[in-house]
Amino acid sequence: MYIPAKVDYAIRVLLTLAAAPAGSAIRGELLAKAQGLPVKFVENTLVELRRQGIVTSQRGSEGGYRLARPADQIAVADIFRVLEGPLAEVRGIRPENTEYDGPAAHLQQVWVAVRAALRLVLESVTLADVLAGELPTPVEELLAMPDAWEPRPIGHVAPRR
Amino acid sequence: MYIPAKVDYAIRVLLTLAAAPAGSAIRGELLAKAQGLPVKFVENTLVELRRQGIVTSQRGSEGGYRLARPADQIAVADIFRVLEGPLAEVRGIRPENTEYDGPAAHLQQVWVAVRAALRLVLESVTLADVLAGELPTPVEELLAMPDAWEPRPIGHVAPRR
DNA sequence: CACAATGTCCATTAGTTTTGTGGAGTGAAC
DNA sequence: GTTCACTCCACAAAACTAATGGACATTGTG
Repeated sequence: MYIPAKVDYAIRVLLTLAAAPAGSAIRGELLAKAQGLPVKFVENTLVELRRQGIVTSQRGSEGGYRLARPADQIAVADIFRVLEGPLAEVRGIRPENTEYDGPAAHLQQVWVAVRAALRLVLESVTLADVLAGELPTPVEELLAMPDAWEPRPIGHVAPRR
Repeated sequence: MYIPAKVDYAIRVLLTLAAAPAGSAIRGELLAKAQGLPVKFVENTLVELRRQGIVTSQRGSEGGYRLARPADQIAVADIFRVLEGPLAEVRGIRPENTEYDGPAAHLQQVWVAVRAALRLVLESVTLADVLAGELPTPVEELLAMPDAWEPRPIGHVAPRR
């Protein structure tokens, strides 16, 4: 479950936009530098975000990027989907399209549950939530789980009752 | 959030082992063919699973593989961790080690929540659960969520109140 | 003890993805 | 018409994915 640089960078840039005075355009170079990111890489991603309707752009002096919608109307999942495609894929196949035989027959349920778990977090958290540092209650409950902030040891194999 | 072939294949092979009569060794070739998987690829993965203590092996005639522990003592998360490393990583960094400044300061919470959500599913579901098709209650609740089995449209951007 | 069956290990490979960089072109504003 | 900033296209090194192939080691049997 690897979250690529492209998505991480995009979210940080969009948060920077969300924190800017409403209606002001910000240059790509400034957005990248504000978060210490590679300028050209971020600019390429911004073009993608524009084509996907997440931001709008304006050329020339006074140009730059703006959020296409208010920050509380853009979920983290939206950014994942426009840049990476489906939230969960198994060998490039969406969970509901996987097929298994014999002892693995019910494996599909696990993948669908994984996707549902990702949706629970990523669809409910908006840019405005992250900016404010106040996540929706179900997500806060996940953060309150025992050891949520602790890594499992390398090669950890959970003990069971 | 891509689940690679290696993990998918490994789980299917381990489920095949879990379904076999207790104590019987099964050849790698047979395990692969039972699920229609590339034989050599699966055999390589089995060596990895052996080194990581998930299965045991026996050479020679009458040789093959066995689960190292009962199927209800092996969680899906265990297989992820030994083959893929940490459940969630951001640009190769574990969620608790990410650092963000300014408007992105609270982004770390989102990644920790994503990991917690994955743990909720993957650490609680064992091979025995999948074999029986009976998942733990919290996971079943995820599956009962509205549209859990429905894909979001391509480029879907969730509408919000 | 030879031999066949089976796991172990190492090397290689084609294709794709990731994470970038560089530069010419295009549109808008003053 | 010049400047500024976005846009588009090309390129590329490195890593990863999903395999394949073959030599070697070990075990059990005749």
